[in-house]
Amino acid sequence: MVTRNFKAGAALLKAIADPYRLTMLATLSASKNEVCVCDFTDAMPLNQPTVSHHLRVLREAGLTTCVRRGTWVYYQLAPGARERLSAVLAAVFGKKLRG
Amino acid sequence: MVTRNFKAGAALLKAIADPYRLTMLATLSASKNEVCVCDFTDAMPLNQPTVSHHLRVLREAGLTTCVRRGTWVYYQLAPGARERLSAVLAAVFGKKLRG
DNA sequence: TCAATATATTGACATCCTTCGATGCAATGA
DNA sequence: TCATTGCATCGAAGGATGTCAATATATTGA
Repeated sequence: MVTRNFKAGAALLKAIADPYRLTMLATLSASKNEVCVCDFTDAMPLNQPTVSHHLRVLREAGLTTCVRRGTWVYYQLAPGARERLSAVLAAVFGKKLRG
Repeated sequence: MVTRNFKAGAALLKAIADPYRLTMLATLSASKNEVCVCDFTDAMPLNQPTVSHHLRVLREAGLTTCVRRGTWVYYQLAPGARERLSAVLAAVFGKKLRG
């Protein structure tokens, strides 16, 4: 029986276990530049406070960073975001295969 | 803006986004043999119905299989469980790096 | 058929999560 | 200073989730 503590890993996974938050991460990962909050509110079927909530969950998990520039706030993938998530899977399933 | 539908991927992640379910997966992944339900109930600070509930979540997500042998039920990692999870990360973050 | 054991299911409760309207705050421009 | 715009926060409603006691189901053995 494995006794390692997976509390932090579970919290990180919970932070991304939502279709809209996965969409946000994929968008940030695919875009060379930062993405404005308004881009999300325009493109997603969610009201602005809900978009703000999902972005906050990702930010508080350390998966994104944000910068205000004028009236706009731009979000970016945090460095190592993908690696931190892969590390959780690696800790659960043993050393990495090829993906 | 990425428009891919991440509903299934989010559901899969949600199925594992719990410390006890990660412990269960890690145990199944580490053990060469199957693991009896009673092993989980003995080793985890959860009552038997709660263990059964978590095992059901993993089973209904297709991440585990189970076999009854006599009075006991033995759980195993489902084939491709890890690959399915890695594929979600790959779909979100782009093609795989090395893990 | 009956008792005992292992597991699953049900029902209930508390807590957390998602969503939204209303409101607040920050920055810009007139 | 004031109106406007972009974003964050608050508070509330409804649904989902984790947990457990009680109960049901299945298998074994007597």
